[in-house]
Amino acid sequence: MDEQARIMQALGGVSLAGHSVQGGMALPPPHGHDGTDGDGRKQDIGDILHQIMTITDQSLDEAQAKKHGLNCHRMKPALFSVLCEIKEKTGLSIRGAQEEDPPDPQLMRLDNMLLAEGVSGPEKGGGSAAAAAAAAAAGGSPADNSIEHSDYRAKLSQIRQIYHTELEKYEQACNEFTTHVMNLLREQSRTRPISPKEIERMVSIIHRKFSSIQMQLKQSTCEAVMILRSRFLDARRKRRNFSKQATEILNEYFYSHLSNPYPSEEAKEELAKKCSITVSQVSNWFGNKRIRYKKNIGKFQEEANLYAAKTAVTAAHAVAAAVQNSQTNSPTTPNSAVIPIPILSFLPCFFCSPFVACFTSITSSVACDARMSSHI
DNA sequence: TTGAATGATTTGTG
DNA sequence: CACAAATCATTCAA
Repeated sequence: MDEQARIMQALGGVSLAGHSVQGGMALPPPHGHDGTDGDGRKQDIGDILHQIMTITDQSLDEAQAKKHGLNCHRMKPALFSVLCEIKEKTGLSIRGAQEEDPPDPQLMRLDNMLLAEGVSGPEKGGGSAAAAAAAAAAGGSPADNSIEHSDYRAKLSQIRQIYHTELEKYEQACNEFTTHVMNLLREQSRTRPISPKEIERMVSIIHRKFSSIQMQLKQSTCEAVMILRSRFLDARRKRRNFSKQATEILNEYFYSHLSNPYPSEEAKEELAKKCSITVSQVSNWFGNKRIRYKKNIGKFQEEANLYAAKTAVTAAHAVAAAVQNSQTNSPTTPNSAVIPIPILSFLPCFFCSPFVACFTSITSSVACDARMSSHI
């Protein structure tokens, strides 16, 4: 009886005095009691809420004093251990729910791409390998390549710089925030039960939040690189005239092999190397040149003579050098004249072949005849 | 702005 | 597959 009353009092805070208990059967409490209890609780909650709401109005000293008072309360250790126990029981379920998730495949993809593009990895001297390959395939003169290449590289390094600055900023902010939260939790752990594991959990939550921000950064960096690359590739698609030197080399070959202007695969490779263009560009050039030459030989007459003369001069120089050489070796040999090499001394079989019949313009026929006769 | 020049692409053929 | 021929697309000088 006494025990029950004590418990009831402790729970409800209401005295049982005046209640009659008969034959072990408790009579239902009068209606008025319920209402009185409810009002009391509401009053208590209201008080607590009021205290919470006005807590910010308190001065720091006042709050510190209250905290100190709480810490020094004689019941504090006992209450603290009870709270720890309760927390331990409820904490398990929370901990069970929190699992280490595997690395995000999307994040891995982004990381890989940034690494491949040379954004996240170590600084590469020549920019990304992709850029170098694209530049190599772009054709044109080496100077043009280097201009495009350096442009791409400059833009990429800009992106790289922004990426790293932002990443560092986020990391710093994350660390600062984590430290701040950890300190706060450690401080609070003196007045309320916070296990180190919970702090760890909180840290990992913060890290997850920040890594999601980092992912956004990585994503936008990837987008920027993609845009840059697409622009670069578009620029590559634009036609660029070959350099004067390259055209010179190709024309020299063409006119000195006018009888059979079909360079072998090896010759094409050689020319491509000399001109800093691709083999297929060499093929294109010869394809275009052959058809355009055949269509209008008259128009190319001047050019043909020019390159033939050039070839002749080169050959003459070679001969002169040889002669000079032989003279050095045998000074008694008389100084022979430079052997004259007739212009267009080759047989232009290619445009005299059957298919040239399709181009029976008088001009070309005359030109062909003239050439043939000059050869004869 | 225009037209020639020119590199690239497409289509057809042997 | 290499090539011819036609055509497209871009560059460049006047």
